[in-house]
Amino acid sequence: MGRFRTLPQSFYRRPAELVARDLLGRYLVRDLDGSRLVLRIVETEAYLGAEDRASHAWGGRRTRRTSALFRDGGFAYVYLIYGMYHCLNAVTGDEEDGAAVLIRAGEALEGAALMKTHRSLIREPRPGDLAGGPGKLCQALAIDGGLNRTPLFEGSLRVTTGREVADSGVSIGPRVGIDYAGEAAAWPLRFCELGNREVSRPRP
DNA sequence: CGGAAGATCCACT
DNA sequence: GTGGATCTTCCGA
Repeated sequence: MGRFRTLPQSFYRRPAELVARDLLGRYLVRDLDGSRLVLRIVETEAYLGAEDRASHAWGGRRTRRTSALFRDGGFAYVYLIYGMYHCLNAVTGDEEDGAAVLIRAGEALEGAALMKTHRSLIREPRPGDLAGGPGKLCQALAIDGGLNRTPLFEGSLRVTTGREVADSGVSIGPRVGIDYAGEAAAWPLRFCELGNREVSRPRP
């Protein structure tokens, strides 16, 4: 893994849709006590901020939960959903933008056995079981609210260069689970690696 | 202040 | 395909 370099904060200080596209194929590295977990990112979604009805920052909403969204790019926004699961975002752009990229799915490159333990899987995982969804991905990497507001360009959770995806291998479509968002529900802000078995449902 | 819905997942039918 | 788990936030009374 020595040839992979941690992406600098400047990587994130761009529009969310560019960062979302550019995160495909990058490696999400999680250092725990004595072990390292690595997921290759295969699915992301961009959330644009105040003008995006699907975003937690819609209309400039700012609560205790969403305050991390309004930092400058490069930090993690981790929130609890349905009272049960966590979702990992990379904040993008500049301070006050409220924009971010949701990391929705990855394929395990290192530490799959430990990820399986974190996921409490009984059976041998089928494609998509280990980290094929935002909640599963956080469980697999032991990500919870303790990592909210932490940097992704240094520290125990970070993103590195990886095996990137050519434009011909990218599928772009509407985001998942935001039917309530009016016109924004149709915006093409979900990015997947075409044909990858770890991409979550609905598969493009 | 109560109810509902949510960037989800799992077990069960 | 359906419903339950369980917490934050929003909205109407």
